Amino acid sequence: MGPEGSDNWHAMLDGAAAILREEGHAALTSRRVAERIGVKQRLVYYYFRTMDELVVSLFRRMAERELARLAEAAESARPLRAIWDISLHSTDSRLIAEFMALANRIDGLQREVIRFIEQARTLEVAVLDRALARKPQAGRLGAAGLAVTITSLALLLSRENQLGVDAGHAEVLGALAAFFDEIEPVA
Amino acid sequence: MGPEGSDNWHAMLDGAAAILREEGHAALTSRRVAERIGVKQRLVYYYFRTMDELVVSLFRRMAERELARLAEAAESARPLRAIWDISLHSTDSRLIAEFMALANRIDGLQREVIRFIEQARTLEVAVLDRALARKPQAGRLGAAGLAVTITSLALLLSRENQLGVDAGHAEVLGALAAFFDEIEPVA
DNA sequence: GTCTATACACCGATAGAC
DNA sequence: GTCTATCGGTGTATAGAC
Repeated sequence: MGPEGSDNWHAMLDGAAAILREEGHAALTSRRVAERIGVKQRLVYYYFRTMDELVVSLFRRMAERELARLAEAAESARPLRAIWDISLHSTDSRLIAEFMALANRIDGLQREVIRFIEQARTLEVAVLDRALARKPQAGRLGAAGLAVTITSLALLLSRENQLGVDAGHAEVLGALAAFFDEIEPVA
Repeated sequence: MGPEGSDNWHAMLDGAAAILREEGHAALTSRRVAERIGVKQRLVYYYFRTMDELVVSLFRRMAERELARLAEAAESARPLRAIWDISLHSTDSRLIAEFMALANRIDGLQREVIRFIEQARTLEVAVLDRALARKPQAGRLGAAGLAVTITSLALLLSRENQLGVDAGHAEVLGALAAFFDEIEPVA
């Protein structure tokens, strides 16, 4: 329908993201999106066939941006630290929670989520492989296992951090800093 | 209002849990809950003041059951493995996703979630402390950090497993098995 | 405790004018 | 491309009878 990538298209996704973050997806309606960006409700259906489609488009746009950020981080001087920082800080964990819940019932979204996880994982494994080749570790985990572990820690730490829980966090952050110092020396 | 713990009260929470699991919280309405257990909509508001309150009650009941299971596991012959099994299998990750999203906008639920995380964490740290006292580890992490890491892995593995993603999972499971063998020998 | 009936608001989606 | 207007449906929550 409406031109993907146009100003209104982006504005609608921006509005939708803000609503999702601030009020949750029960409030993500065509009327609210329209009101938020100053157009009439009908126009939302000119740019998106259904509200589900809008949600999928929003996730896809976010995923593309996140993957671009990760790819850039992978080329930086200290890729592991850069990827860790992105994983820990870039995406609001409120939004992640909303998308995970929505993925349970929107098929197209579930496919996009799977795609994103796999692409991010592949990228992280590649970075870890290169790092391990330079500085072999005595640990039990290889690149794939480390990628899973680091991702899972980033998700849990940011979610709990937002909730106000921090038991054990300092210890984990300390261990990760030590690990990064070993495998990716600053000097 | 209605008697907490009565048959209808439990039946309503059972129905709500099933709806949440199968269709997501957009479908969690008083009408559907009533229909599912064969009563009229009005009755739901006899047992719960609002739908938000029903959701909070549902989470609290689940959390209490889960904590009881964890406490029992902590007293078993191999508490670490028992807790790991529970963390990985007991709660449907669809439900977790729904509750996390709902916690973003229901204050009472957010408080219950925080309470649950802290209690579970405390219990796990106690178990890990005892295990580490018997079999000190050379690793970087103490009991608190290990509890965070193990919890985060259980959450991510079960969620991705449900999505159909398994990159790196086998490696993590292998490393955990080795860790359990060391710190909590079978023989 | 359980019901019928209902007030009132909001939703997704579409018809069709300009 | 953007609008007015509207249909049909569903939601929360309450009034009040039995």
